[in-house]
Amino acid sequence: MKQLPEQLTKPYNPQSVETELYKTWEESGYFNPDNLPGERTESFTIVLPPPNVTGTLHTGSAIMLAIQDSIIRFKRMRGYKALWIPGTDHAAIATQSKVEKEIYKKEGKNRHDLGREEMLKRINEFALESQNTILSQMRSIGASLDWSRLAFTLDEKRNLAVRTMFKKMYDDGLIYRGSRIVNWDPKGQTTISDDEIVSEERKAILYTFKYSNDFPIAISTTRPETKVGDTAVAVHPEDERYKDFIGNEYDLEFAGCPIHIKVIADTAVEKDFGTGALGVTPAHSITDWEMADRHSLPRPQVINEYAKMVGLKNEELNGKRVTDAREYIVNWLKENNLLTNEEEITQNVPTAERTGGVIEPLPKLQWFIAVNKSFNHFGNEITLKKLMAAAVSSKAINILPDRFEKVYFHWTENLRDWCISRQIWYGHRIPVWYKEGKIYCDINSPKEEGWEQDEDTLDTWFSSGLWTFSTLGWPDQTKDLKTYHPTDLLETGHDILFFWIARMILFSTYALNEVPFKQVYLHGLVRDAKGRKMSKSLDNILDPRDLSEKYGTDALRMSLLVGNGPGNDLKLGEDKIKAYKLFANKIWNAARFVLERTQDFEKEVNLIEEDQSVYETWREIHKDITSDVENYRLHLATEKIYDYFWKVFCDEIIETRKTRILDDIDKASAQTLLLKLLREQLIVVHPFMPFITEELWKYVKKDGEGLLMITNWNG
RNA sequence: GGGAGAUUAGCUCAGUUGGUAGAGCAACUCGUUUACACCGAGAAGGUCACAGGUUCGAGUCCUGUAUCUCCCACCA
Repeated sequence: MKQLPEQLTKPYNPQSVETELYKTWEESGYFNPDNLPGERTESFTIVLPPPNVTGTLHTGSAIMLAIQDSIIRFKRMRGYKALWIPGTDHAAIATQSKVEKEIYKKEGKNRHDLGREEMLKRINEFALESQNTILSQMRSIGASLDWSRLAFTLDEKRNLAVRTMFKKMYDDGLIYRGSRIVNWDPKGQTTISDDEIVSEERKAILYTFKYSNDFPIAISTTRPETKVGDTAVAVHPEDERYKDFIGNEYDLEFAGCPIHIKVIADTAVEKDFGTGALGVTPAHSITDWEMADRHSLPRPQVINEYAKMVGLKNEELNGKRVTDAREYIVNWLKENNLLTNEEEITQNVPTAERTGGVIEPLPKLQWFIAVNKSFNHFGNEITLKKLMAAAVSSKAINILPDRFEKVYFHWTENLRDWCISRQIWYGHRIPVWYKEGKIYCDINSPKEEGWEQDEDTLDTWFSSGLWTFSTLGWPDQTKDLKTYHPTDLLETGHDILFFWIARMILFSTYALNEVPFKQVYLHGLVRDAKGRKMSKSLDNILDPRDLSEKYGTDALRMSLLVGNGPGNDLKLGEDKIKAYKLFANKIWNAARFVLERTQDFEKEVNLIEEDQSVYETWREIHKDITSDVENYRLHLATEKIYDYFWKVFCDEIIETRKTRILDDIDKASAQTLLLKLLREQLIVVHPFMPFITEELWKYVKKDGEGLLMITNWNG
């Protein structure tokens, strides 16, 4: 046995070893599976959900890194070609608005002052500069990512993948351009998809009135200003009160604007709400748009992109903001004695997730992905929606916890065509060109002069949806793609099940005819010790960088893993992290002690019966732990490790062997046992607490053995 | 309106296929002779939300109820 080194005479100090150890790992080249030693036939791949390029590490990213790193390290030690691909996301709207705000603050200029080219240059500079922050923070958590394969959702390779996918879907008739009602965010000046909407509960006044004295039916609405765009009044077909009016048409004057109203019957109308009659505004309500489809109604637009009134006969109204127009019309109703009731109600107002702007539904010419359209998919007629559902119902993809499968099916069933065009500059530009009414879609721009490219960019989820295979080289048929796709595990928070996971399934099954991943593991959100969401306004945010500095990265990682089952939210208080700092301390001291008592150790001997039985018990637990990790039960594996190391190994085994070594009673067997157990436990603890275990491994490894990170995890 | 989850010790939570209720933290007692800016030993603490049911046996499976949380949805 080696002399006890200087380092081991002191308490464990994470700061002094972590940076150096990470450097050793990175320089070893083992993060790249191509460099791993030994015969490795099976691959195991995880793609990292790319964090926003301009972001910083938060507890959510820390939990994701801790889980994925533990699993990839385990697989690496189990003999797999273990690949974990890093990357960052350009996060279109989020990044652009962040840079816009900053420029406006500093220079008082908006994006139109700068122009598209200059603005993009500035955003790119900012993004790349910002990227290093998040990458180095990922390193500090110990993440064993293969940096040689680093990708960015907006780099050239990914752009080629995006253009290729767009062209393929366009040719298959799955991407189309259409004038339809979309969710318009007047604040962000762009369309957004259904999933980017969050409804906010707000108080509103429900007004009940008649358009004019010439009209027989009273209607109720919270948005009187939209009524100048009405083309029908809808009632329930079985509503006795209105039966006789169905089919009638009226020419009326409403707030100085001529309107033509047809009374229609539609089952979408709720008899018991308001007056049971609904003013139909096809251009500014999604429900009404669909009703207009069913009844062939005209759809005049009366609100524009800036949420102002347009196109009206009454010039006083034109140009007014919707809120002002509402006041104007309510006053007009009162003056003309048409308003019969005002009632305060709470309603869900749709707002844009990113900007908080109130969504204004508008008819616009946009690009869509047709999810309900049948097409020929490798010889079968199928729709994208069915393809998405089949990937999960066939068990080709398994979701953990499985209750999310139900949520997934429900979502795919109710999916509508996905609006993919965005009126912002930062993102993948739509590969479509126009000239004299003609449309040209291809991977590259047309050679002739005079073609103008579509101004819009693609929804950011279009590019992240290709992530599992665009990172592996697609559309080229690369060796990586053959070796590592489908990936094995997709681990992320359950909040992006629809946004991201569903879209990856869509693109991968569509283009490659294979699932993007076999297993989905959804972790919960991190909350504070009282169970509240972490937010700036509550000032209860725990910064993983501070925690890792204060308690050591290993302690932080353990606190994020123990007791954190899939799908459940995790309450994290500093006490918990502190407890695992003590655990790290315990490991350190136990190792010191074992090494001290075995300094005169020469070679392994056969264990006496008593020691052998202790060892066999450990092997049983070892087997359990292995199976827990293999089945993604990290919360159980880590707990067992903690419990065995502390309660069994330290409190019982070391305590009882201590005296035997001093008194020289079957000393060699006791020493052999302690060393064996210490070594094997370091191996098992390593995926979860990589730093302290790698550091200690230096003192217990045998001649010829390398880094702990590539040491074989048996059994 | 629809769906999902949670409810176990004072607090935070485990409990994998049904087989005598577990851990950490806190509180209590004792001890610390050199692995431990701390550690060890011991004791205490639970009608497993409630009510039914299935079973030889239920924290675990089924039905219902209550409370809390989350997601989805076009009652204007």
